[in-house]
Amino acid sequence: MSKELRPKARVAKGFRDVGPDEIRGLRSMLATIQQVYEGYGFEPVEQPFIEYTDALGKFLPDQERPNAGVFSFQDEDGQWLSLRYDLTAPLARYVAENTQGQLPTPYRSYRNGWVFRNEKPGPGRFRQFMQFDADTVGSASPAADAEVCMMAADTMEALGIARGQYVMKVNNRKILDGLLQVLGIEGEESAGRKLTVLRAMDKLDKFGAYGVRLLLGKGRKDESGDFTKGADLNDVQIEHVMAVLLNQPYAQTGSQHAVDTSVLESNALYREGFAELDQINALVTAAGYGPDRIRIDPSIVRGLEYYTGPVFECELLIEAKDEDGRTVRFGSVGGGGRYDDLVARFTGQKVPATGFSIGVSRLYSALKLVGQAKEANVLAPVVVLVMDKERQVDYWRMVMTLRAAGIRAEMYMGTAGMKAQMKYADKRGSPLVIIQGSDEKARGEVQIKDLRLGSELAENASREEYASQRLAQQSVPEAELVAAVKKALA
RNA sequence: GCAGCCUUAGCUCAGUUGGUUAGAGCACCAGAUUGUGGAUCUGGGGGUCCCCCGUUCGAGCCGGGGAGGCUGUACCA
Repeated sequence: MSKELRPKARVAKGFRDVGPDEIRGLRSMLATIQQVYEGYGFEPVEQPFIEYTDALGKFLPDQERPNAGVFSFQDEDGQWLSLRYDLTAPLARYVAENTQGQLPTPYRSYRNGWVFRNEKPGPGRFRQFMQFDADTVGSASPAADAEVCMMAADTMEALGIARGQYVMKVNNRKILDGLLQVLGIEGEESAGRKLTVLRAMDKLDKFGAYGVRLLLGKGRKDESGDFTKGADLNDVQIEHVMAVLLNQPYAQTGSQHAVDTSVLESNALYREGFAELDQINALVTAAGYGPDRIRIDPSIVRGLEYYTGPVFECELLIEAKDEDGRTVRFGSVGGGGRYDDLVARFTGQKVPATGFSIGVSRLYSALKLVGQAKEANVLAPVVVLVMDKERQVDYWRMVMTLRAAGIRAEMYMGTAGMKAQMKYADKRGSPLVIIQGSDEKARGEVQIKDLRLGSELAENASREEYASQRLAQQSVPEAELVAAVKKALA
């Protein structure tokens, strides 16, 4: 093949390969989460990566951009299929498809898996990432919401995040919807403006109160000079929003315009939202979860599409330095909420549901940066060198003997000489190599070389010393191979 | 999507006012050591200077266009 026609070996943009250390660390992390969820009585389920596009919801492919946001393609019969972009929509489909008594009600489900989003990737943001979800489908009780919050808090602590280093923030979409009613932003014709207001509120932690005010009003120019159009609210409307957002008297918000809050209190949705939060708050407080773990926060907005009631967000409060020494704030590592209409999309029958989703990949990199990731250090295998190619069978047997004793072991599989085999073992991180050339064979012995000890000794020894003396290796009778290896590994 | 910055060896980067054969560190390979990895020394392989077009006797360097990356912002179920 000519050089021009050769494909370039490169991973696709927004995707990445994962190596052994991270895989082992992730497994350990997933096992911890799973243990918490099982303890709460949730049941696992596994679902496909691909669903019919219409089952996933709003992303019906249009002619111009069939892949906006989601990866989609057409099946042979012309049906549109998509890679799932979260685990909630597929679960709703699963429940809707199994309503005829197969599943207990309420149905308590947990699952983890890869999800895909066709978006611009960024640092720590990929187009394929893992989520770990837990949901209670079929219960409208605030206890289900409270339980999800408690479980999320327990999970953080089980993963080694100390109390005070994370917080579960809770809000209620009904409060926000009530606010929008009061502002007179209602109905289909105001849908766009509604989103603009909610998005602006969501940016409190990013831009601060002043930035949010700009976004609620005319708009805001960012540091690159790009202008973001605002919601174009008037001053009174802005004060109402800020009152809800900051949840404190106007005097402290720096406002010039005192506004009557009683209009908010008189809104039914607004009151209902707070009543639900009160119930959740009472439940978690009774269970001993204080505001250091679970806290009401009016700035939490979450996804704009399907949440209907309480919404949650789990935030890490830890700060850490990245590789370049810059301070990193992790922010949200999970979120969720109540989605009472999602199953009804399929069945027409309202099925209340609430759930929580952990961004596994993101949480893992956060844990890694703060040194809490358990990169379960599996010992690299013992390597048996092939000194004499005619005696492969003998080396093969040694390897099998070691494996039978529960020791990770392998025979060198290449064709290179001894020196290269040693290099191979070194690069592998092998603790020991087993050497049996003709000399040892004649004596019925094997050499066990301790690579870790050897590199220690080499620190303060000249090349001649360690090469000639071979301090890090011992010769033992072949029959004592297993015992000697075990001793050397201990 | 919009804006700013960036692109030279596998990696991190130097490269003068435009001037001969484009450099360093790390990594890699080999030898010093015919049966011993990691330190050290010696040697070696590696380049479409992102791509195309233009200016020029001459372009890594100047101009135009394009691609890719980074950062911010928008979107984020």
